[in-house]
Amino acid sequence: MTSQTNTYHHGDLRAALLTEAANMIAEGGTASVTMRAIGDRLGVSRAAPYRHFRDKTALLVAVAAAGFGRLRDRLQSLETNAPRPNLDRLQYMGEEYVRFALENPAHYRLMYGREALMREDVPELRDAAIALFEQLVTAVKSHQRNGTIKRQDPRVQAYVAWSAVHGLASLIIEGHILAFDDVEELIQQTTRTLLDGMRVRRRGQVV
Amino acid sequence: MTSQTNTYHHGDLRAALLTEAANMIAEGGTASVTMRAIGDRLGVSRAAPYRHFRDKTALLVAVAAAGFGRLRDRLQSLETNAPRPNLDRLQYMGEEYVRFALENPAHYRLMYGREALMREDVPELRDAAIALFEQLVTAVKSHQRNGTIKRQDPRVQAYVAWSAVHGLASLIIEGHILAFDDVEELIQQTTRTLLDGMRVRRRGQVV
DNA sequence: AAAAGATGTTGATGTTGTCAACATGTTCGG
DNA sequence: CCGAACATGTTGACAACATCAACATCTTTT
Repeated sequence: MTSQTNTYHHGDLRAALLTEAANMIAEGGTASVTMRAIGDRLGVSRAAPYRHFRDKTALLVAVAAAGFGRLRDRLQSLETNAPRPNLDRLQYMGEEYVRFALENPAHYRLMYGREALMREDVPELRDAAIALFEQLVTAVKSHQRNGTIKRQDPRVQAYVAWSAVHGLASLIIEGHILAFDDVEELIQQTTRTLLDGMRVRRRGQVV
Repeated sequence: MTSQTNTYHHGDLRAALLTEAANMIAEGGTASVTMRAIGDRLGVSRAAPYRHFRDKTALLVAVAAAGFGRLRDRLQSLETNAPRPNLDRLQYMGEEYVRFALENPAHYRLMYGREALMREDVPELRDAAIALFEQLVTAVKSHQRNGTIKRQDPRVQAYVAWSAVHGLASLIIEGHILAFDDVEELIQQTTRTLLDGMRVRRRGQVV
């Protein structure tokens, strides 16, 4: 019973901190996460988390990184299950990306709100974001092989696509998109416009 | 001399607070702005700002709103001076938008980092952002009249364009774009791809 | 079983935003 | 021209917060 019923003092405080912090973020935003509050909710003192994370920032970084992981898994399962024809895979990925953000606004904000999370000594976040990006690059290359999009530097195209979906998600979450009950339509317009721009033109001009 | 040499106690503390806060943000990020620090820099006590702003958030909201104003002015002067043919105006606007963000990263972050600025009672920020958006809508309509882009709901197209440039700016600022010394190329690729997606196809398919 | 290490607690400290009470400069009605 | 009303700024105090040091307790190792 080294790792199973490890009812040491608390059980597995580290894991509990991660999930509870995520819960609090979803309920009351990142600002509602204080060492005292999270300690109370877990029946633990305010200083207990310091045995598992260097400081509060390190805890939030870990939560944000886990968010990137969850997003990546979700997009991955999309690839695996392939509920749509291969041709539109990239567009469907983009749509799903935005949906994830809208379902977890506070968490998504934390993932990209780097200011409070600036910590070069904790590469966890950066690594998780890179993993997500590499997944996107793979999808772009796949489309290039299909001949559906231009054959440019796949990383550049991936950055462009990432920019579009991240920008849309961010604008919606921050409340800048007004007077649109049909957000779904906006999502599709964005991903379609993006893909149209990346698509191979019928008359030359491969750029 | 009611509003000119108004050397009351400080002069014009309200304006001084706005510019000094912006300076501090540029120098050390928004986190470096504390009531005590800004008071010290202006030779004023820590509570003095409360005579001009309800609280710290209100001050930051005003600074953020001013940022939207500056950005709008910058894009506006671009329209006025028209250094490029009419056809590419929208693309040039997009490029300039991203450049502004890269030149003022901390300020740009504050403008869109709504979480700390959630204040429904201060519509200043929202209004400033809307003014910027309306400017973009105008440019889109102009392009539609030229026949260079599809005739869809101009607001939808404006949102799509805004998403692309905001997303790119955000990703670069937050350090997610790696291994690209030539950021300028990425900016142009993004805006071009976007416009290509919005452009009228030569062979039917107006969607 | 004793030592060593891991994990959690409590008290204290420095920083912060904010408020209340007070002080001072400005304007304006008489 | 004087004092009331107001605008503006200061100081002291307070609560919340992140964090640390000293201590306590539980687990593992030898």
